[in-house]
Amino acid sequence: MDSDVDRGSGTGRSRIADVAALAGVSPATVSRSLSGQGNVSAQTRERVRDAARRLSYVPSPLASGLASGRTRTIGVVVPFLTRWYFGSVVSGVTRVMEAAGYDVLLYHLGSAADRDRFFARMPLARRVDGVLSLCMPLTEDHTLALRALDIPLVSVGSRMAGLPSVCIDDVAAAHAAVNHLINLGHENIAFVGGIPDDPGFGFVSSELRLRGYRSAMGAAGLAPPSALEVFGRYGIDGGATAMARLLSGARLPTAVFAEYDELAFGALWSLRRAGLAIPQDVSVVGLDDHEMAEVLDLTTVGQDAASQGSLAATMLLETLDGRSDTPPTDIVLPTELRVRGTTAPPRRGVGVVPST
Amino acid sequence: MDSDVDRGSGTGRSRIADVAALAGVSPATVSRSLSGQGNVSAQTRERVRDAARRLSYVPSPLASGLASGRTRTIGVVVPFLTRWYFGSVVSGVTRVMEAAGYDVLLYHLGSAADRDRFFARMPLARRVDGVLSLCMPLTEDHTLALRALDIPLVSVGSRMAGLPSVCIDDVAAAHAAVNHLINLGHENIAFVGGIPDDPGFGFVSSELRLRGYRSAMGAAGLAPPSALEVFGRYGIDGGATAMARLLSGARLPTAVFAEYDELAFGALWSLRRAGLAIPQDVSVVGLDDHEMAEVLDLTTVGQDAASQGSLAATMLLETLDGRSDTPPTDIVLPTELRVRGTTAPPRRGVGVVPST
DNA sequence: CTGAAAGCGCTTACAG
DNA sequence: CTGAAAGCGCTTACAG
Repeated sequence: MDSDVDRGSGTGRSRIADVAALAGVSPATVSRSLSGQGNVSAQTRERVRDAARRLSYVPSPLASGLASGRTRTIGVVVPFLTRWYFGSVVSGVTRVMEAAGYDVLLYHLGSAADRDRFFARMPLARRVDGVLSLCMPLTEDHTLALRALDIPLVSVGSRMAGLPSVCIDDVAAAHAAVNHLINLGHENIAFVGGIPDDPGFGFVSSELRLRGYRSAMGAAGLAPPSALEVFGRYGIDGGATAMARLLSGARLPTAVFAEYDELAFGALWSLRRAGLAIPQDVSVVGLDDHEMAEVLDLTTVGQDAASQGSLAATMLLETLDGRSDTPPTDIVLPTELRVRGTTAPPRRGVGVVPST
Repeated sequence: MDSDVDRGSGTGRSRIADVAALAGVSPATVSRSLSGQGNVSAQTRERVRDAARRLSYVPSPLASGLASGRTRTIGVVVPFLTRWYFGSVVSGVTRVMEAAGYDVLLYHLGSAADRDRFFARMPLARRVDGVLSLCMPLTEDHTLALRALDIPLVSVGSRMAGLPSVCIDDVAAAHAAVNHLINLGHENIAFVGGIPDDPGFGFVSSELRLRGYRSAMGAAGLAPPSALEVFGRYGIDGGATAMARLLSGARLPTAVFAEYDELAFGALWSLRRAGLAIPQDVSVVGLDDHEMAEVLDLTTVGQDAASQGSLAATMLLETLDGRSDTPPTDIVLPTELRVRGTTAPPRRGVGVVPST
């Protein structure tokens, strides 16, 4: 903290008039000196800054936002906070925003009910300069409402019509995962996906990854019976549940592609509980390269979530600062297959019979 | 979204005067009708609400905050976002705050530099009605600066002098973990802890858990050589690194207590890479009951992080709404040992010799 | 129950 | 380069 002034008198309790008085100038000059906007003689500025420091003056963000029309705050809307992807993205976002002196308002809408309440109240209106929407499953009405805010919007993790975005190519990532299995010689490949608790709260990326799975299978001439597409709730337990369903089926697949790593973790768990050997009995591949993937030796297709967050934040800032000469773009970040220990060629001969 | 009015004209673009005009009342009456404060005839109120709905009027949070002195916003300060504990706490916090109609400002200060910049700028001043500090490693000056804000403060995850808090008893939790190992017959028990990248950015809970380890060992007459206390960075990789150090030591412990689960995950990884069997060669116990703990079959001492968040949020709200008849308290949530597959009695006879 | 007025604490044309 | 003044959009005593 600062040296020896204003101890105990309270940070942020003095107003611009106090600083003006102490520095012997007008409030207008204080404002200009502190913001760096407008011409102020170097000498005056120093005097003002000194006074401000003495009084631990911090301009009221509310007042300056109201007067200037810029809040220097952005809103981030997320469906989850405890999933790896979202935590990492938000982490990347805050890092960039804090460095730029922006505050971030976090809206955590984990269900359709939360989301609808949010849109009814619209706490974003006149409160933020821009919005980052992380994979939020939005209806057309929601999107319209967001647009009606008339402030810059960036979508991360999924594309939204007419909006700049930063994401990965989900279809291609799924292809990479499934092709890896196909190249190893697998034919009987299952898909483990996440489904929402609420109808209408499903992620676009889930759809795309499912589509990628199907098309990779199709391209290899392996039309999967739909019994091989199983779903569980988002999160680790959902992967376990979905895998359990597969284990209770007539014929166990030799390989599994989980839409994202946390589902794969759950799947691994179910497989181990069932006494199956990985990858000998069943291969498993995920998507994310979650920090636990290496610990569990999971083969996966990696994406860089934190970079998605910081890139999206940077795009938003550029638009806000008006230094965006480039038109809104869609940035597609690369993904990369990381082969680890949970995938191997299928066993020759007879298929495995589930032990449960 | 709402029915059929104001499509396209933009949410939040109308001001209180517009609503007043449409309803044929004064702005003051609009304010009273919408806020529910002050006496307004039921009839008038309905008319105003109708007008507001038609115009999709949402009061400017900045203006009303400035005028009323209440921002209906709280600040949450966290050192990490991608660690299980913090994600879970923040999740609990947002759930409560959103239900109460409060917004949450997220400050993610992952390093001493971030933290110092934050305190220099003090973006919290006049911007929030209250603050939740999650385990932030704060110096006395920081604490004073926070106090100088003169708004309600709640600490979660660690106690701060004179502040209400909600946490667990870290010493007791560590005792439970270590005593479990001792009761199994272990004597040669190591401690795996996390250390900060920056000096002065270490967590209080880490200290307490280390203290708990030492006192449990001491109480059992097992004074551990300090070579058995090893540290790595926060996170999974840090646990792996710390465990590797143990593996390169002269004598391998028969059991390991990791200060929290993510470190334990890393430790498990190192052990497996070294070809050691768990729990036969080495037992491992963590602290948290992280959602991955079950997947990895990790014995651990569980805590409920989300509840810590929602409880702290509730405490803060009660203070803010002035309905706190109870003086500031320290809530201590229970922890519970969950015995799973990574702990067992030590092997009889000769100690294991590391294979690396 | 309702309105006119002052005020919250800034910023920014507008003059000079 | 600097200041006086208006205004941002609300809320809340104060009257009536």
